[in-house]
Amino acid sequence: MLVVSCFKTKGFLRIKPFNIQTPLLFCSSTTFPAISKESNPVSFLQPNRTTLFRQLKQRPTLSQLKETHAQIITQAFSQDISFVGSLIRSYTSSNDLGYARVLFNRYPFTSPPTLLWNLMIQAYSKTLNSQESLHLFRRMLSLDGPIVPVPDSYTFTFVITSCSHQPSAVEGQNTHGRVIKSGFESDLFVGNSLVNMYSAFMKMEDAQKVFNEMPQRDVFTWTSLVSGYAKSGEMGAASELFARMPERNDVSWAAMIAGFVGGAKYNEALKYFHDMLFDAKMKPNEAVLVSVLSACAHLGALDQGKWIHVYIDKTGVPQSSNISTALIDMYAKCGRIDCANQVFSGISKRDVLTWTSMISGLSIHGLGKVALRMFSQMLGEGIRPNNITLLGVLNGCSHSGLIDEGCKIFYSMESLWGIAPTIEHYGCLVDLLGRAGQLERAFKIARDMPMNPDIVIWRALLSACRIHGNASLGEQIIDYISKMDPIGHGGGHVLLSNLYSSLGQWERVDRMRKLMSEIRSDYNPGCSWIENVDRDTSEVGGSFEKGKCRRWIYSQH
DNA sequence: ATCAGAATTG
Repeated sequence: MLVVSCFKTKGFLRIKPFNIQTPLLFCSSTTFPAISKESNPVSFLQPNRTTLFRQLKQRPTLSQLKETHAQIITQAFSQDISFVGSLIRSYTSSNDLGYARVLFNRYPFTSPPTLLWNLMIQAYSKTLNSQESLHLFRRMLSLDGPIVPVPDSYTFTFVITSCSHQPSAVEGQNTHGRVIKSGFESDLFVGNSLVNMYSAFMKMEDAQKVFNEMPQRDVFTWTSLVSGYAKSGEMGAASELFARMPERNDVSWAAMIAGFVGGAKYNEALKYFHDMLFDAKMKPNEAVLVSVLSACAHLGALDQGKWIHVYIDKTGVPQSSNISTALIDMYAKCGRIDCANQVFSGISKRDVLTWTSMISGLSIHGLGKVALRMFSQMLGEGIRPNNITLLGVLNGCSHSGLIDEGCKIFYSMESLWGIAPTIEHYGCLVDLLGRAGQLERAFKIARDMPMNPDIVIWRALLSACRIHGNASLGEQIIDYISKMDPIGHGGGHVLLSNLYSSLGQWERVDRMRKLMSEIRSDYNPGCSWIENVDRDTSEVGGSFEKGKCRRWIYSQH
């Protein structure tokens, strides 16, 4: 039996369920929202079964849904199984898992049918808490009694999606076994989620095997496989598949372009973007644009970046936070901090990402003081920094010699924002102190920090030694490195070699080069990209037609 | 009711 209190205030009907120990549909002290004639004109007076069902079917907003829920309780329909099901469905589609879960747990008389298990499992698979989705699935399997819910192809599709969000592939592999036992192997959706799951873990032999054995495939199947190869850096395999795909859409293109960017094949990324534009039916989506802007940023390809900016404005792509972030980053890395700032100023609602890209941009331009000012402005607007924001700020301090400020931020980041320094933050600190000439202190920090120093740290330290002409500390550091890990660290030896040569001690350079070849270091010769700006063809808003593209000079030194 | 994609530091 249900108890609810109804009372009228200022013309509104308020309904509040009481908390009693009988198996309530709803056991919560929440006050339901007021029901007004305006917000619910039809059902205000006498809602019956049919009108209540109609209200639930019409994709209500969360507050409308709660009103309807309150009415169901007052009409004593709350033990009605079909109402419970509809309510759960509505709450999951409104992404209110709390209410949905309460209803699900208190499902009256029997265990919920498969459909409701599926809805709950699917809802959790979309959240960060996808573990819960697997818990539910395990509970579903462990039930026994006369009527038990049986997993169907929907269940497996959602469970496998949750598996692809787990830290390891074991859950996914187990579920795959269960799929085979239950005979859902040949289902298109189950197959697609399996290909996607194996691709997410970059287990491409397995993904390919599932793909090969599927009786039918669609764009999702192909795109999932392509993006798996792209993520694994196997762009040869990816482009081969991409060429063979019977049908492509914007996500397929995005997978290819992002794959090239991830593998530092920026020119290839731009080439695919060009091909995509050539296909009149294809419209680059946000993911494509963000990836291509990143490619421009890495190449220093300002003109192409500008072209994409104009394209975004002209074609009315909604200027999202991601797009703004990518534009700011592109302009900053291409040396146009003024344009970056222009984009930043034009944003109506700034978030951590846009702030971070602006601050980092200022930092790499040596504008540490401005970066710091922006940082405090950001804090003033109540936006919490993340670890990358702090990296940007620390980087700005080290490039502008703001030692006290940098140290202060480093040593208070954990207490102020709950962000524990990672090895990258330590790298900034060592760099900061090293550049400032506090070499001993920097070395001590590298030695005593909670994690093993990596090559980036040693490089910062050794180049600081070089700048400040302190070869003996450099040697001391190298000794320390070789004691810790005698094999590897090729980069460190190269740096020591540079350190010596800058000091004119050539006999030692010789010794170091020998040592380097002995330890077979994975050192790659430095290289740089220089954009060959051809003014005739690079006007903003120009096209990417053949022959009009940039040429590149590749120089090695 | 169903499955695919992106960015921020050196």
